[in-house]
Amino acid sequence: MAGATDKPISTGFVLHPTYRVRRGRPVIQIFGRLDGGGPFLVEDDRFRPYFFVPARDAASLATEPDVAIEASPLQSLTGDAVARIVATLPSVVPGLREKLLLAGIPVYEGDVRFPYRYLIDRGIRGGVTIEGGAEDREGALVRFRNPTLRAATVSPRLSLLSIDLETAPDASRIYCAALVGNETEEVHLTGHTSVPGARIHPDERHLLEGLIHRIREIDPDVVLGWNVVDFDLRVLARRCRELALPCALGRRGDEPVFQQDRSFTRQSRAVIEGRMVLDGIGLVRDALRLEDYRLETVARAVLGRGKLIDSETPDTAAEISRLYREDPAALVAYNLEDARLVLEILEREGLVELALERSLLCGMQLDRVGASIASFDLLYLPELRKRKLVASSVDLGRKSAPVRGGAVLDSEPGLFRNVAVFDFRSLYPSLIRTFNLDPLAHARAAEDAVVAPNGARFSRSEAILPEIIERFIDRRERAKQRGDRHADQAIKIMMNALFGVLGAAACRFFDPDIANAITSFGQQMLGWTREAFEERGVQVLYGDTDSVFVKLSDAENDTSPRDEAETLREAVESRIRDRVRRDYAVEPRLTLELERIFERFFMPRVRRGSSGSKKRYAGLCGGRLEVVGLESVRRDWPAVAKRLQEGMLSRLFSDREIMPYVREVVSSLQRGEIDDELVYVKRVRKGSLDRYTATTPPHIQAARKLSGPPGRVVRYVIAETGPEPVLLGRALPDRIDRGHYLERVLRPVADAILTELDQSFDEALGRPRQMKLL
DNA sequence: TAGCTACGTACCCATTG
DNA sequence: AATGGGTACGTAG
Repeated sequence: MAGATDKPISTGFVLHPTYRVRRGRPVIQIFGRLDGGGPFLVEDDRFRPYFFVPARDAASLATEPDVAIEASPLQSLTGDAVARIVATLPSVVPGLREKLLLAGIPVYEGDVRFPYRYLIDRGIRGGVTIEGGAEDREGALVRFRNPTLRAATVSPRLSLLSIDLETAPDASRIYCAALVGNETEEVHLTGHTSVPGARIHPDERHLLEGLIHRIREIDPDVVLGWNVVDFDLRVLARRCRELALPCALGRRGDEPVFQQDRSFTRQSRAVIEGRMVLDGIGLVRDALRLEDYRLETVARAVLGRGKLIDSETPDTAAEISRLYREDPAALVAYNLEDARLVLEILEREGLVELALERSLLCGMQLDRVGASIASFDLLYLPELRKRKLVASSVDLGRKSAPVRGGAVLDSEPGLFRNVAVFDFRSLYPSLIRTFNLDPLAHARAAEDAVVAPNGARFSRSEAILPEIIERFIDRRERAKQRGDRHADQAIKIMMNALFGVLGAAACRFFDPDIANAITSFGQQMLGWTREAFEERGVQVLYGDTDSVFVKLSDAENDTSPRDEAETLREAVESRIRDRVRRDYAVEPRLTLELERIFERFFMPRVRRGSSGSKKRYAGLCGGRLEVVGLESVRRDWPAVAKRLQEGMLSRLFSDREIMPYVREVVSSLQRGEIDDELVYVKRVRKGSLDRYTATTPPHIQAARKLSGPPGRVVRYVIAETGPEPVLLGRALPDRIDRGHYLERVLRPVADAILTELDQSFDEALGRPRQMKLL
């Protein structure tokens, strides 16, 4: 359609949707980055917050001062006509909602956040076209007033800037700051003598001014760092405040706003207007499993190199101060390297790209792509609206039947050769597609409905979620074809999240009947799969949620294990598809995959008993040792358990003798040669020590012996005096209780394996097999 | 402002004999 | 001293 002007249509990516109240009126602000251009800001003062109530109840709002009542052609899922309630300001909505709730009047979509409401109404997720309206510039920022926004497909190129500060040990003073981005590497340092590679500022005040000026000049879309929210940005903001300087980091000169660490979620965010702040720690923590998430550890694991200050240095903070006084050039190099490491780690792992893909898929801003519930709204509400429907608000107080999870099959304990693992590809999304498991379909179930094993009924014709999943599957296929692993991964995460939120009470579409329909179908499919293998005379050793482990034939014969498994896979898959068609008269969208074959496999028994364990096993796959759930993959067991277990398993799987190895580990433990492998690392999950009132677990006992406040994790050893805290870089307590480690760590790990060989840990200790006497 | 359930293990701590 | 329930943690999926 021809616009009023012949201005070109701009395309861009939404970075930060927000709003302001200006002269008593809300103004939507959408910050973003133009395709092939600079930053933009869309301002729209025509939009108002709104929600719906049943049309018959609208009159009860007639006397409210801050609302207008409008007729609406829309309906609730249960078929009630609704009226649209438009509020003057976002801040009046929560009060209204409460009031209506107390009066027993249902409120629809009354908890959609205002800026996201604006995007949802336009179906925008990440990409936008901007058309019409007035356009001007504010520095580098292109500003559009009251344009028309539409959804678009974009592939944004964002500018990144990694920030790192070095400070006095108590963070009371900033010594220097490094900025590393796509086009710059610089360090700002306070001092009087020139230092190669650094920009010198006479004092901290000038440093801060210079730094903030440079950040605004570089004008990054995304600010990165390591613990950048809780350390660097907070320190920067605090020092600015103390020196009475504006910490004008925002795209329009605003100061950063910190969203307080919530007691339980412990996720803090920094909001810099118009930009996104992404903390490297959080991104890496979601993607990689590591011992801990210090920059040093992660850099070593990902890049193979560490920080410039020796990781053995006992007091890094003091060392930084020493360098500042005695060797500023070294401090500058260290500072720069830290900022580089963050950027390189994220680049190597593609974590910013992954966040970007997720943002483009679900429409959430970059620092909230993990917010599955809000993402669901962005996907689902526009589809509902197309069908002239509105959704309910979240009702946290509603009664809720328990939601069942996946089925876990009893396992067959022992040692095996040639074990094949089959699993359903994206089981829950496949079930949703196959059986139309969806809130709208649930609301519209009629005579011919699909009836789930839990009794829930679903329409065969009306549904939204299966369509959304279909779109995702298509996109994923295309992503795979072009080798885009970020998009592939992002779509996989998103599809699983779609199921996850249906089982979450905080989601407006949560319904235990729907969640249980999905899991009960899952349980049924796992049962059918087991039966299908057994019908063919194949032994099923174990299964969990979407997978089954089966015993292939031992004997060397004409068919390779892989061919045997592939034949089985086809037969079982088609058996299940037939059953689905026959019993439910729907087209099955289920795919069974051969996930892997273990040439050797170990399924342990439960600790005190003979039945097989669940969620714990080990095997050899393509010559690689794989350990699942056992002690050696648990971070709360000391490293010696990992050494012993992996050593034993690799010997077991290569038919070497085990007992001499166990003896070797026992004696090196007794000789004190591996004391550093005896440290337990456990989280203080409750956040504070005084919340442990019912019991005092060992890590809390250790933490209470510390002088200072404990961190999020406690490191400790069991000494003769009980659990003793261990500090990084400090010597271990001398009187370690080696008996504890023999009996409580080595013995259970060793016996789990030795039992299968009719041996016992006592033999390794040189004691008789039965030691009932004592 | 917020995804979920299922499972195994160790340890604490009160109760029991 | 043995036991059994409850707490705590981390993991599989």
